[in-house]
Amino acid sequence: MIDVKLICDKPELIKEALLKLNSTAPVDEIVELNTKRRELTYEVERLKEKKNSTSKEIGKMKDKESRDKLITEMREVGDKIKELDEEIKKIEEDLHEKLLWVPNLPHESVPVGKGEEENVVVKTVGEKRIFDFTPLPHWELGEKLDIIDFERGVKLSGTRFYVLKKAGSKLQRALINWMLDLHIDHHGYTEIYPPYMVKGECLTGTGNLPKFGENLYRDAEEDLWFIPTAEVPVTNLHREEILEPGTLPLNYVAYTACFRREKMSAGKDTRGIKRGHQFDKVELVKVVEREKSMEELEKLISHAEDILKRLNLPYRLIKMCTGDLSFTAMIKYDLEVWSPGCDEWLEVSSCSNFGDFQARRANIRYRPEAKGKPLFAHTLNGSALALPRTVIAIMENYQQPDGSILIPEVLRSYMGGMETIKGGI
RNA sequence: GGAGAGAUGGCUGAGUUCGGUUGAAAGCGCUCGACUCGAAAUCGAGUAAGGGGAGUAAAAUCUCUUUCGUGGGUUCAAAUCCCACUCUCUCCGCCA
Repeated sequence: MIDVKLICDKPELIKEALLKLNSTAPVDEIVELNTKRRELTYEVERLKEKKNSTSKEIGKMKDKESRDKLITEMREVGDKIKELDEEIKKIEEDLHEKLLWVPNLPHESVPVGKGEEENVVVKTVGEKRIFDFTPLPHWELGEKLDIIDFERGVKLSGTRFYVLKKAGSKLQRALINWMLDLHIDHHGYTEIYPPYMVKGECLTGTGNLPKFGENLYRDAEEDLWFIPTAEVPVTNLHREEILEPGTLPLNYVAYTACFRREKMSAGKDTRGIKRGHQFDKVELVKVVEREKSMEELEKLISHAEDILKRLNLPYRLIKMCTGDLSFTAMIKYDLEVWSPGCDEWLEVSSCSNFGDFQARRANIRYRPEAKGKPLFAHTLNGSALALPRTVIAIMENYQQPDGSILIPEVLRSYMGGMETIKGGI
């Protein structure tokens, strides 16, 4: 959510920015509603002031006649207040609803562009491996080695589900533990194990609702939703809180399963384990002071990159242009790992600075100094990394001519010393 | 799931019988001052928060409003009365 005051102060500037985002948010209506809101608030507060002070006087009065007269008078004032309060409430709800649909404004450094094609490749790190045989896609490797079972996944749960087994599941488990340990021990993050189901207000807080409800799974009877990413519960840890001086920055790392309907990507990436309805992810979340968020973003990206570097996988860093920016992000970078079997770059991480967009929705504030006025914090997050795609990258990049897969050195101790994944293990 | 108890400021905890002088006793904590070479102890003063508006370069400051779990109701007036809900605790049942 962006600041109403900002919208009302500089509506033209906002409109211009929204144009770059291909957004049609109703700026004029918002300005109008807010003006009305302020007028009515002023009016009703004058009336309340009168009623409050008069009521106190009534309590002290002895003369019945003038007392009754005032009571009658205040009864009318009370009715008027009720009427105005209702009107204000309606306006506020309307205004709030409209604001929830306004996307975040892009940071000044974000390149202007219409869509994906205009994203900027910031850098490419590592060399693509030269194969002296044709590298296989992970779905073929996985079936040959009997470490991914697609058929039975579909039998259990339908399309976009699969079963990992043997060294396949062990590899994923090793990655999770290794990544968590790395972030905790070397990057200074605090581990969180959050609920996988949250209330709707959490999703509104992070910006997944109301706009992206169709991409989420939910309980049929209660207001409980499956998380599409750990970002949701972890960012919401501090919803409705005012953080005391000295608490920030907060650096969290969380491993969770993630659940997505993939309605917006229907028909896309149906092969392999690239895009499932359920997948695992290790996620980094930061809550920081507002002046610090851009430098924290750099750190965040470097922490995600560190995983790829240590796994020795070729990757590239992409800066998203305005047309490809997500609804909530002020600035966003993707990390893409090279996958020789699929023959494409796979997005394994998305690192965003949300500015105070989420903090406003979730009401996450901090006190810059003792007794100071609370300010909205800045929130950031990035995957580090998404598991299935990292598994894909390892399988495809480390495959051998005989179809076996070499295990990256950093993971071996997490796999009981295993060095190669061969059939039958 | 059944029965009962509870939810008040940074914390502990009164107030709810009989609605007004209670934005809230008392204590703890914290801040400032006195005493002291300094500290402790003691004494004195101050100390809830959110939002809006005025003001300022920014503060200071002034002012209105809301808040005693949440939402509604009664009333001129609600921490206090009524209704619904949420959460916490205890006991029973069930369970990984």
